[in-house]
Amino acid sequence: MSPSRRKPEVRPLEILEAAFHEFGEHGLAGARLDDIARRANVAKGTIYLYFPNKDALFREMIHSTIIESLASAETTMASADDEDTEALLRLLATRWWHLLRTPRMRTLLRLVQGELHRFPDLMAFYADSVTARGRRLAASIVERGIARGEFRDTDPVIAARMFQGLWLSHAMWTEHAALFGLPDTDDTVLAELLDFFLTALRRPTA
Amino acid sequence: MSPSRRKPEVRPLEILEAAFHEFGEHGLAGARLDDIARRANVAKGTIYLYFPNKDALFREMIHSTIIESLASAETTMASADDEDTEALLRLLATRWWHLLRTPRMRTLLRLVQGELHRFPDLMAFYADSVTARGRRLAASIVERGIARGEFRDTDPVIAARMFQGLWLSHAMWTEHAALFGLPDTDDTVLAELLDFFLTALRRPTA
DNA sequence: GTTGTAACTGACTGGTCAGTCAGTTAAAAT
DNA sequence: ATTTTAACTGACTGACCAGTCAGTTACAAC
Repeated sequence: MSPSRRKPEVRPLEILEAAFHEFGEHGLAGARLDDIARRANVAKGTIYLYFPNKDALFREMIHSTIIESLASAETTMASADDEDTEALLRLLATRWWHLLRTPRMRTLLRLVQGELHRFPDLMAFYADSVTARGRRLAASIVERGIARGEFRDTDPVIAARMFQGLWLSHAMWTEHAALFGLPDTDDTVLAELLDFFLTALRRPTA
Repeated sequence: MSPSRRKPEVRPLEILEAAFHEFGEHGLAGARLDDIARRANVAKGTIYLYFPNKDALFREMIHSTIIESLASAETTMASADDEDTEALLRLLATRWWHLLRTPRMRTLLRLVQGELHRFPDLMAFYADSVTARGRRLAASIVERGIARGEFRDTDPVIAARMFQGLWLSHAMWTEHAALFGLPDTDDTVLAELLDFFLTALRRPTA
């Protein structure tokens, strides 16, 4: 095929996008560069103009996907500074729920779990920029609720971790909802999560 | 090397054990049969006396690991039928916590997450025999607590799911405890989990 | 002992795939 | 128009590895 009229520097992005699909489907070792190339409408050699080898491509793909998901989280999470902290938490929780169940996020999570233990620096980057950041945000809201007397007096960071664990695990399960005994509609799951989490957080009925 | 004096039918087990290590470390596509053979002190050909191909070996390995973990769960969970349901739950939770953080369980969980989506029948088997079974057990305890008036009146199955999500996610995180901002000792994490979960479950202070 | 046989070996094969590079082409520079 | 540049191509290579099989060895049967 004749070289497609080159677009300036979108090439690497197209390749990364294709890499995301193939690595996401088959894992690092299972994915083939020929398939990535084909999906990106590019010859295999072109990949090597932008990435030194398969591992590096994988790394860059993960890295950029994390960056991207951070950006999308940032725009999604822009908080309406409501009066009611519970409402604020519900808002955050709902948006997080939808974000986590994005195909993109699902794939990222699977790769983080399944492949990232061989890339400790990437794991650290993920833990720091995604998990820790999210936890801080959640903790700050919990803290606000405590300060205003809406929530029970607990460690906000611990509560935030519980929140993440609950949301994360259930989001993973929704991919096989029937198998794992989840309700039919994902909104019901969210409602259950919120109900449970808020019960743990609210002050005992005085 | 001369053929090691053959033991009767432990061979497949040795091979499965070696397969567990290699697949656990490198994934299905990344693991090499030569390495599995070497680890099992066996020539590569021997593997093919017991398993038709790599995929089948992987399947069998997963299958037998699930079976094995069920057995170990069963012996571990044999419930002391305490008076106090909370104590019973604490006992179950503690044992579950230790079980989940076993290297063997960790690896199994990673493989389930990372590779099993291409083996739907195995995923179903896992979901059914491990997840669902555990959930039923937890739910039955919660139900007992509700019946005896110790716990708040909630759906026991939902509570059991929350329990699993909490324990599972935190167990995964403990593998990189520092990265994910967990306390230094895993026992502290367990205490936090129990504290949070039981707070959600106990009746509001009357 | 001798024979039978099933477990086991490991060199070999054929296919696959990461990575290379000499050549081609679109577009910018002059 | 012509030259220069750099993006791009895809056939090729060499390594690697799943799977094979002719031959070997430990043990059992007699």
